[in-house]
Amino acid sequence: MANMKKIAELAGVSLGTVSHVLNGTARVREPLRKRVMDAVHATGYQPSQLARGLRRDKTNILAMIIPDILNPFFPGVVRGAEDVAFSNGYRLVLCNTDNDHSKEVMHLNALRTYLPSGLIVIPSDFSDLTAQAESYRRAGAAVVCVDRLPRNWAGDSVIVDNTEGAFHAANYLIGLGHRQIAVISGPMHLTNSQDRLKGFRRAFKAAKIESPHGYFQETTFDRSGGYAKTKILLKMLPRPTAILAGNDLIAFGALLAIHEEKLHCPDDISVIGFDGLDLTETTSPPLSSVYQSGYQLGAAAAQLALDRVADSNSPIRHVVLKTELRIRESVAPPKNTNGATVPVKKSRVAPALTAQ
Amino acid sequence: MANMKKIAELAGVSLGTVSHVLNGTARVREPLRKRVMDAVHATGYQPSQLARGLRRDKTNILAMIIPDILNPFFPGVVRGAEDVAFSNGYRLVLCNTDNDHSKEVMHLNALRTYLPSGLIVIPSDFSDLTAQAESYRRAGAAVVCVDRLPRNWAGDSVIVDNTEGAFHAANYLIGLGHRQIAVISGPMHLTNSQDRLKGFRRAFKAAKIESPHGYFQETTFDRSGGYAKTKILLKMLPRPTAILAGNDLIAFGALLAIHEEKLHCPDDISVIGFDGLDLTETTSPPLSSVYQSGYQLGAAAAQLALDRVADSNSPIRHVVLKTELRIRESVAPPKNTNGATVPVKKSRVAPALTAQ
DNA sequence: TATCCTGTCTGAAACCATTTAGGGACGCAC
DNA sequence: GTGCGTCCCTAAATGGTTTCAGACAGGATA
Repeated sequence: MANMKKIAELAGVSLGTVSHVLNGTARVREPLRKRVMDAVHATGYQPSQLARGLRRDKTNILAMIIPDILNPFFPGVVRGAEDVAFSNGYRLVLCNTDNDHSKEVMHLNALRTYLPSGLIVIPSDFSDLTAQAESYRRAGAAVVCVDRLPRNWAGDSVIVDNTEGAFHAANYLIGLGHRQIAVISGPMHLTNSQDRLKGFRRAFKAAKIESPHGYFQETTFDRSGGYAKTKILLKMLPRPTAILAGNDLIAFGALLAIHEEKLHCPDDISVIGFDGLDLTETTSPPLSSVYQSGYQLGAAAAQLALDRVADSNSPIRHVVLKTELRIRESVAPPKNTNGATVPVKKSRVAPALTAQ
Repeated sequence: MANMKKIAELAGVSLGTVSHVLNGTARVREPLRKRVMDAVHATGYQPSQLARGLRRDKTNILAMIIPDILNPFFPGVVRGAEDVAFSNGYRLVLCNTDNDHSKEVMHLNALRTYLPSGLIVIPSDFSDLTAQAESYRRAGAAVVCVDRLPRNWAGDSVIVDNTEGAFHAANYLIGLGHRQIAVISGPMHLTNSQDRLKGFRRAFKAAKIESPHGYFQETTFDRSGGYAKTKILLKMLPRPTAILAGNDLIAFGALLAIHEEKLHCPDDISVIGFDGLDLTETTSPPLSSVYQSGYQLGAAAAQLALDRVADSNSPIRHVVLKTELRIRESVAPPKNTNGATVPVKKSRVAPALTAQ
């Protein structure tokens, strides 16, 4: 590989001038500039990112730490971040924590010596990111939190409006006539679960709905959790007429359990998920869900990180993206105890719209 | 951050000795070695990967280039590779090509100056990887191909036995009594599509089945392709009684089209996919598929890359993983023209087993 | 005409944190 | 005294960025 010295020789200029031309760090007259660029193109020279990073104390690397790329919500986030990173000349290093706090620490430590410019993190369970991030910030790296926030997070972040999205979903069910609405929440130590529950409860309160204690279930964000908790819910009396799931995977588990219990969704029970994964279109029945764009989440996070690299003193930003209630075939008005349908006054889409 | 110089001072040894202790590149007597290690632990020192890479002409980075992390088959591959990389002290840089050959070239060029030890590539359409990889190999990097091979590929690779897997799937349908079997293949310029088709045809030939020309359809590896081609197939006379899809996404499209045409799977038409994605369990009906482990594919690829880093002269390896036919509810014996079921002699699992 | 700027460039050097070749000190055996 | 290991140190090298003193041309100014 050609190095800068060779370019300097070829162009008949000094080493420093080549650097200045390449980085625009000083004025260089056109003829000289052109000679340098010609030499660069002729040799296909590319500056060593390693030497550059070593000297500048920072590389064009963004590190991304997520729970698990196998969770279908995260690929979108990664893709959004990668697109923004790449188009700005940055590369993305990907790490999976399996939601394990100690793995997160390991990754954080292992990445440090690569001197990434930024860190995009979807915190693990019980993440201690607030403390860890401090040492990165001291080293001049940007740290952005995505999707959920660790305790006491005071840095840049990108999330969706979970409360609002959850409120719309609950309100939609209420508008259809549902009064016996169960919630299968994700882990309550996660801020997104907390915010979603807040939205559900706000809607319940506005409609003066008081649910029996067992109507609230907490589980992990996966299908088996949704499956197990739904089995419990279906045994309760009165049986819920609708389930609000903490995310789509939980909802998939719910659909499975409902099917196994020889019940029918949406005739016997309605289900709404959260995330709006592509797969919601192919389930049986197609799942209604509060859509959030993982891609936008990741893209915004990468942009935030790059902005902070450019200006470390700008005020902290807290981006909140909108969600969108997508109604598919997994919801219907509840049947009353006689098996007849409760009359619905509002039109089908009205509840979501009026909830704005 | 502490650097080696500080460790050397703390331990009262020279710079070189610290390096030798850390890398085991020379004998160092125990008392000295201990003094060095004590200093390392006391300071939490971590060697700079940048300086190390600059000097050694190689970093502990594996670059992974895939078509698109949003395609649900690829996260497994990435995860497998990341796990193996991480546990060996390597980091994974992820790049998406969107199957665009020119994007692949861009990534290949951009990554070069990070001096990755290895490259794990799922080639894009019409990839020119064979030429590109050469310059990497000259620079001492390992290049491993996964899932599909570019033209004239002569390096390390990991794929599954597509032909065998496809053969089993086709044979299973034949065993159920199907004779009118359509194929919706992925792009025929991809080696995995070619190999799968080879397997289908081998089974047809063995059963002396000759399909009408229109029973073979080629499309892209996505749902919309499968949907469109299935619409065409369902209009043909005689209508196929079964569809072999090039992958699961195509099969999902097929299920959708079948549903839209008011036909029923598997009663009217059976469908088998390829890949065995998790989602095959949640479709309606659950999709039969030829399972292949993306995780194993990625893990094996990373291992191959690391092995080659360790020994660049070892013979080239070509790993071929097994597939597994997973039968779910999307297959049934064909109805004959009267609507009655064709009698099946073989037991339900026999065809797959005897095909071994 | 002499002087002073100003803008542009050179050349040299320091620096980043490591690896590694080469050499020297030392002890021991012959 | 010589030869030979063993152990450790010194110093060069990796490929850039950045600083600094100084050269040099050309225009403005006195």
